[in-house]
Amino acid sequence: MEASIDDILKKNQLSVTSSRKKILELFLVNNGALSHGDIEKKAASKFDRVTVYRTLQAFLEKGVIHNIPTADNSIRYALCKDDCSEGHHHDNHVHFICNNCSSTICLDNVIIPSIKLPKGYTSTQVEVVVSGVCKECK
Amino acid sequence: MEASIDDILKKNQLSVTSSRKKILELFLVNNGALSHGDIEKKAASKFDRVTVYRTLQAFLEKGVIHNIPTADNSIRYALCKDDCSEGHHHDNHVHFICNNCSSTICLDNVIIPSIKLPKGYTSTQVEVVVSGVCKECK
DNA sequence: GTAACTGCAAAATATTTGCATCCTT
DNA sequence: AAGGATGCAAATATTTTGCAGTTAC
Repeated sequence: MEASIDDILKKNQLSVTSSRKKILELFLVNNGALSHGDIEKKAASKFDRVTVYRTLQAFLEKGVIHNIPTADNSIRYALCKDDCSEGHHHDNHVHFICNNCSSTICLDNVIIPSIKLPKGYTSTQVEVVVSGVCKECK
Repeated sequence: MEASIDDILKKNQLSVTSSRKKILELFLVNNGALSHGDIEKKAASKFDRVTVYRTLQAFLEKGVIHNIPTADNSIRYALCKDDCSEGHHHDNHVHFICNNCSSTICLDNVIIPSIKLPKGYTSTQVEVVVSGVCKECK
């Protein structure tokens, strides 16, 4: 595990620092989406608030994480799959938000059906956010 | 038009005040989604910043507007259709964000196909955000 | 007249930037 | 050693809250 964290960072041309390792680890362990606030809570006073901002920013730019649209105002980030790289993301994501435990999960193997748009519209990306109850809370 | 604005407010048990009328009018005129910032700009110094917050809050609660998930961090609001009322919204919305003019449009007559979720997940709501090029910008 | 809405001031939060120092390569 | 990353301080921006005055019903 330790090794793979370093690998992910290196593969994305990010220098391996302890904050980046810790934050990346949080994403791997939680296997879901985290908001800025979640990270601050879970990493509890280990880093400066600013470092979290900058680290998330760097991860976003390098395509290590992507952000998830949510209906409430929270901004959440989740790990990208391997075939995401800088400026070249999955076009289709399904995200699931549990109304009970409010965890956000990426369902990468759910197929997004194509959406029939009105005449004149062209789609380049479809984001789907499903809310409901996850299998843990059922 | 004037009359219908008043009607919408009354129908939703909101007292008719000039700020509410103005802000509601902005939504009707723009026929799309607005962010808090958009409203401040368009209403240019007509109201207090705080009034905009509180008005949007009231509209949200009464179901006059709903908010739209966006991948970037902006929070956008759009008018609800008639059959949205307090605590009782459309379950399915398709929202379209134009990558060119960045306007956000509600496509209420586009059908959302059902999403096949993994075992154990139950869905209560599906939000779809399509980005691409709208018919104006084509 | 009463309850609700507004504006102003101020507090609480959240985000960004500059700079000196420290760590990675 | 050089460039990038971090932490601290401070500047901005955003959102919330309290309260007195005003407006809608």
